[in-house]
Formats: sequence, structure tokens, C-alpha cells
Amino acid sequence: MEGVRREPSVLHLDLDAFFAAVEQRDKPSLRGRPVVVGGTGGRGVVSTASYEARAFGARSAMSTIEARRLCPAGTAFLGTRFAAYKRTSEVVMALLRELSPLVEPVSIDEAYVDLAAGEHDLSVPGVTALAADLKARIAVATGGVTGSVGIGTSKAVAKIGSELDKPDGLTVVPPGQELAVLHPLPVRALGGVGPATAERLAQIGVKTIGDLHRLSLVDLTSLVGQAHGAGLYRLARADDDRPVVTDREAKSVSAEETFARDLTDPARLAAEIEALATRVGSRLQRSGTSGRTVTLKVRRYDFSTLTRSQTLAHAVDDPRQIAEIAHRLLGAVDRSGGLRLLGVGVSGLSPYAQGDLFAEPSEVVQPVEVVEAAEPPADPAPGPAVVLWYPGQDVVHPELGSGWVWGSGLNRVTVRFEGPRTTPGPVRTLAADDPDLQPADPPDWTP
DNA sequence: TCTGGGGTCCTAGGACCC
DNA sequence: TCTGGGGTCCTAGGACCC
Repeated sequence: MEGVRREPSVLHLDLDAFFAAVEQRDKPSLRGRPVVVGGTGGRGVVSTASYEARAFGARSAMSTIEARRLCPAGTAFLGTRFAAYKRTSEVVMALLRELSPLVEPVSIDEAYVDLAAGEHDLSVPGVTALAADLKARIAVATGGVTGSVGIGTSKAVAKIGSELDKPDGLTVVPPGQELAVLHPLPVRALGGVGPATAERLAQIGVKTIGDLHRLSLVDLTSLVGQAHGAGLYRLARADDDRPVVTDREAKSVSAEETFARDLTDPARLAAEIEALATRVGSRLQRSGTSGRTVTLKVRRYDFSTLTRSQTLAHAVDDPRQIAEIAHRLLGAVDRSGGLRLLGVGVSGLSPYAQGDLFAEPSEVVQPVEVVEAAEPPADPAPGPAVVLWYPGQDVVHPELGSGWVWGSGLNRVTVRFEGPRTTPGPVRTLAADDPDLQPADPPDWTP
């Protein structure tokens, strides 16, 4: 177990029944009553059920129809208000960043904090007091939303700790006690063990993490695959050295929609593709990325689901181009019987925006050759302007400080500005001809 | 009126290159 | 004449997470 910490310095926070808790905070009449948040249409599913609704059997991912059957009259069924949840989430994440610069949001209602990167007493009483104080501050700052905290020597142990005492829980797993805590729990408690893996394990009599511990690495990998098996083998031994990381670049962007009724009309299908491509393209453009692979997802009337994808020579972020590929891919799938869902996604993302001037750094460094040219051309060549920015180039901005170019396109340049030593600075997308943005060290290839 | 929407990671086969 | 591997890219599907 190299690399596993000796002190309980990984904290996991999970906000309790988060969407429902925000609704109950904002609508006092809902407090103490069953609340179900999610899709309210005929094909909707439950995102979050309040603890009062869980008492009647309502659960996340259940169809809303079924939740209606289970819950009594007087249960509130609400659509999602994502913006409100996002604002509340940001308040909580800001409190976590006061504890440590190393905060890893996992989702809107979950995060890890590396307490070793802050100034803290990492004894068991020390982190227990810290967690109690954090919970109190979250409740005050959010107007009553509670969270469950787990603290341990690794992410896996911290996460399991936060599950043990929900809601409004606090669990510190002391160093050395990891296996005693883990082994009685069902294998489903481990991240990465879902219904399929649990079923396979159950068939050979493996129910608890303790049972899993007795399996050899060879047996485990032959049962669930190389990577997954090796991962579970280590988790059963509380051998988990995954670091807490602040930011990860997105790898794909997608949008999908389940229709109220299955669609067959080609014009309607085409219009849906356009709408989805527009959502994906505008999100790509807002984040200053583009991608080379366009994927179409189709769910048929019988719930059978398939994907078709095409990888292009150039990265795209233009909704019209994305839609064009998606139309072609849809043309090659069987639509008879009707389609329940369509989805459009772009992956293979790079920070370079689309456009003919997108170029590898090696191509852009070419101005160096001009230095060696005996004479500059008499007339500047007509056509597009030179590439002003290349990835990795150091730049300065009077307000944003110094940074480096992360990606550049025809009209845009994405710059990562340097933050304090321990945290990466903000990423900003600017107009390529923004006069405030200057090379930090102008290359002098002009005579 | 069964079964959302946004993601990540892994596997496996075929193409292609060295 | 016969017989190779490894590595990477692409496509499709599946498991899993919140």
C-alpha cells in the first residue's frame, strides 16, 4: 500500500437530497413534506426524492409515474430549477475552498477536499472538529441545506464514510481502521460496482467487500476485466492513492432528448437534430473548444439504443457542420417503428477552435524561417492574416496578468492566466485581435 | 404512460503502419 | 516460404456515476 496516507486528510462531502433540499428551503410550505424533483412529463424520471418521499419508496432514477403511485396525496412533484441548485452549489464549493486549495467537485452536490493541502490539525479529533464546523457553516450559508461528510486516508474511504451516516452525517475513519469499516459492507458500496458487476460477484458467492478481499487478482480480472478487476482488488484492500485534482478538461459535450411521443416524421427528426446540434455547438464555442468526432445517439421505440459516429480531419464547433454530420449518420439507421430519443455529441476535444488557420505549434513556429530568408517578399502576400497566436506562447494582459495560449482559432484565442502557485489561473477566451493582449516576448523576425 | 440527461472509462475488433 | 508482433486510430457498445 505505497502511497496511502497515514493521516485522515481526504474529506468527501455529499449534500443530502440536494435538489429537494433547495426546494424545501425556497418554499417553506414544503418542509417536512415528501418532495420529488425531476421530470414531470409522462416519460420523466426522479432526480431527487426528499427523505420524507424516500420513506414511501421514492428513489432517484425511478420513473416519476412510479413515484406518484408510491407517494401519498400532498406529495409535491416539481420540475428541476438547475440555476438555483447551481448557485447553492457554488456557495458550498466556496466554503470548501476556504479549507484547502485542492477541491475536486465531482458533481453539483459532491466534492473531495485534500486537507493536507491546507493548514490543519490532521489528528482524528482535529478533523472531526473541522468537519463539524464545516457542516454548521454550510447550513448557515445555504439557508438550511445539510451535507454528509466522510474523512479518511483515501478517496474511497472518505466516500464510503460519507455514506455511512446519512443524512447530516459525520464519519471519520481512523487510520488503520479502514478494513474493519469496509469489509462488512456490500460490494455495491464500492465506487465502480454497479448492478452488472454485483450480479457477477454474487454468482460466485461474493457479497461483501470482505468476500472480495479473499478473491485472487487472477480470478477477479477474469471475472470483470483487466482494469476493473485490478481496481477492485486494490479497493478491497483500501489501497487507493488517487489524488484530489482541482480541474479536469472536458472530453466530450453532448445533448439528447427523449420525446413525449416516439417520432417518425423526417421533418420533425431533422428539426430535433438541428436543435441538439445548436445546443452542443454553442456550448463548445462558449468553452473555446471544438472536437473531431461527431456522434449520433438513437433510442428506438423498443428502447434499443445505438450510436453512430464519424471522425473528421478537422475539429468542429459550428452547429451547422455538426448537424450536417448528424443528419448523414441518422440517414443510415433504421427509423421504422419510431424513435424515442435522439442525441448529438462531439468528442475528441481540443482547445483549438475550428478554422483553416488552426495549426500545430510546429507549423506556426515557421516565422523563424523568415529570419533566415535573405529578403522579405516585396509585397505582402494577400489572403488571411498571419496566425497571431500559437499554443504555448507566453502572453500578457494589462488586467488579467500573464498567461499562455491554450488554443487559438480564426477569431479567438484562449488563454490560461497564471494563478497563485498552487492553483491554475482562470481560462479566458478573447478576440484574436484584442489590442490588450500582447506577446510577453515579441519574436523579432522582422529586420 | 416503465425506464432522463450529462458525463467517464474500458473493451474489442479491424485497419494500417512499422 | 512462412509467419510475426506492437502501436495507434477508429468505431461500437457497455458499465458506471450523479
